[in-house]
Amino acid sequence: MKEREISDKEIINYLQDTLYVINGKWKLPVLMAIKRGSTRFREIQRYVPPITSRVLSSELKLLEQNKLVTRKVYDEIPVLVEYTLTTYSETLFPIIELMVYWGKDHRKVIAGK
Amino acid sequence: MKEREISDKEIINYLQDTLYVINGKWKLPVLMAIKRGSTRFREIQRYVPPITSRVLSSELKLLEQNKLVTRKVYDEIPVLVEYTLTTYSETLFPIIELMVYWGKDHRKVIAGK
DNA sequence: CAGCATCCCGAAAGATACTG
DNA sequence: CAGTATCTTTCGGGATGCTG
Repeated sequence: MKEREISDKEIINYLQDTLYVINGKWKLPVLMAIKRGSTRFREIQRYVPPITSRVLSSELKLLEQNKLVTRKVYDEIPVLVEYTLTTYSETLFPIIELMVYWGKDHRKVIAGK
Repeated sequence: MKEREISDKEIINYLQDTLYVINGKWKLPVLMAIKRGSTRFREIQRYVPPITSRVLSSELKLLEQNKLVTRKVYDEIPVLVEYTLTTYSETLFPIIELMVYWGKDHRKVIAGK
């Protein structure tokens, strides 16, 4: 069965929706940090320097709202909080990985001008 | 021959480099506009509403600096300017296309919460 | 440890008007 | 047509200190 064509307007809208979700310097690096094994707040903060706690906190909330990250609180003392990726977030990683490689190559392109 | 592993730090750096190039609401939509056939300044502006001429102008300059767009001036009256994609920009479109489709699906994910 | 509260700033982006 | 000039507003993000 054939998909309906996507119109110009829709393309722009979908693209901007995605850009809105990932916008800023931090959201994708934070996702990457979690993927690479940093589940605790301070771990993530160390992985993605020099993000401040205030900014990290707000980024994590937005990622949660977009169903990319799950926040789990363990009621211990001191309190233990774990951030994990949702399975849905896996749909984003092909894009992120392409971006990593693109950034790697782009550095050469701009340097060798 | 095996590629050297990319370290955590490098991943973050490359990723942030890419994010820096495409940052903001407009650069990728502008590239898409050109790809879809809008080569003139006003055409692009109409394709990507509601971008102001001031913003579009600065975005195009940044895209030029990153070798993604070429600006060509034809010395006619009135002056004719054409923006075209560089071949290098083709390396970015796999990412952009994934983002379009991701945005399309994401809308459903968030709506159906 | 995992944040929140405040204060603050520069850059991104919008509004409007104007030029070669 | 293809922008530039000015002015203003918004907002992402930094600095610092504090709390359960």
